Amino acid sequence: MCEESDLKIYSIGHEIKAINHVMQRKMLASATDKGIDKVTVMHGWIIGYLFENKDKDVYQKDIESKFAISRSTVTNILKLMEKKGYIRRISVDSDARLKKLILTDKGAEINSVLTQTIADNETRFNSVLTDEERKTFIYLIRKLRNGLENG
Amino acid sequence: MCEESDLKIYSIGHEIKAINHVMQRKMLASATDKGIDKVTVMHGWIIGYLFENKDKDVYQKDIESKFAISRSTVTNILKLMEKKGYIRRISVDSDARLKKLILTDKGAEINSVLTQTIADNETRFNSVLTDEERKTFIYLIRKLRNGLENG
DNA sequence: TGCATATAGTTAGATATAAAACAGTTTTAT
DNA sequence: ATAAAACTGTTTTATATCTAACTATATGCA
Repeated sequence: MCEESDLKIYSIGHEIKAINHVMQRKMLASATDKGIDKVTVMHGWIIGYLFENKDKDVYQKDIESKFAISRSTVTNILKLMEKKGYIRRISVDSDARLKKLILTDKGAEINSVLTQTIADNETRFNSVLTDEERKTFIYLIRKLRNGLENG
Repeated sequence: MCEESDLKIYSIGHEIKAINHVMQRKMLASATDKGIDKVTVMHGWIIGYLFENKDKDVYQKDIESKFAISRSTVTNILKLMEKKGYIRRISVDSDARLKKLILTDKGAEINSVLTQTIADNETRFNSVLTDEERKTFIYLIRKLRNGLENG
C-alpha cells in the first residue's frame, strides 16, 4: 500500500484535466495565429463533428450521445455556440421536438483553421501509446468503472 | 485505426465522470441514511484530509496542491464549505497571507459518518485492479500526459 | 380514438473550474 | 535599506456540468 501505487480518483482526474489543458492551449495558439475566435476544445470537437457530417441530419440529441454530456449541458453549449455564430439550430417539420444543427460559414471557417490542430492533437494522443498500450489502457479504465459501478 | 482502439479524450473524460458519479451517489445515499448534509465528493475528500491532519497546520495552498485544483477554485470551494459550516478559515499572525483551515464540529461529524463510505469507495477503487494493473494504469496515463505535453 | 408513456429540448438552481487582473505580504538580491 | 520578485488569497468573467422540474410533441396500445 505504498504511495506510488495507491490510486486516487482525483489524481486521475488531474491527469485528464492536464491533457485537456494541453489541447486547449494548442488550440488557442492556433486561433491567435490565424486571427479567428478562440474556441474551447469541446466547441472545436462539435464543429468538427458537424463538418464531417454536414450531409447528414444532426440533432442536439446526437451531440448528447456522441460526447456523453447531459441534455441540459448540450442545450447550454449549443446555445452559446449559436450566440457566437458558429452554428444555427433549426426546428424541423418532420418532428417538432427536434432541433437540427447547421454549421455556419463562420463555423466552417473555424473548422478549416483548427482541423489541423485538432487532428495533430488526436494523432499525438493516439501515437504516444503503442496499439497494445492503448488497448490495455482502455481495458483498464473500463474495468475500473465497471468494478466500481457493480460493487 | 479501428473504432475500438481509437482513443478519444472525451471518452476517457466520460469514464472519469462516471466513476466520480458512482462515488457521489454512494455518498448521497450514506448522508440520507444518517441524516446529515449531502456533501460533494470533493467536500468529503477535503473534510477527510482536514480530519487526518487536524494536528498539523493546513492552509488553502495545501488544498491546491493536494487535490490539484486552481487557486481560485480552492477559494470558491472553501468559501462554500465555510458558509455551510464545515470549516473555518482563520488568518494567522506568523504570515498574514495565509488562511489556516479548521474543521468544525459539524465538519467532524460529517467526517465520522462518511469515513466508512469514502474508505469503501477507495478500497473498491483500489481492489478492482490488481497491483500490477494499477501500476500499468498509472504508468500509461502519465505517459499519455507527458507525451502530449512534450509533443 | 384517447390516454399513458416516451422523447427532445429548456429552464432554474447549484457547484466546479480556470484565467486574468488584482491586493496585500514576505523574501531576496543588490 | 530598498526595490524587485515571489507568494497567498480574492474577485471578476466566462464556461461547463449535473439534477430536477418543466413544456411540448410523438408514439403505442387498449
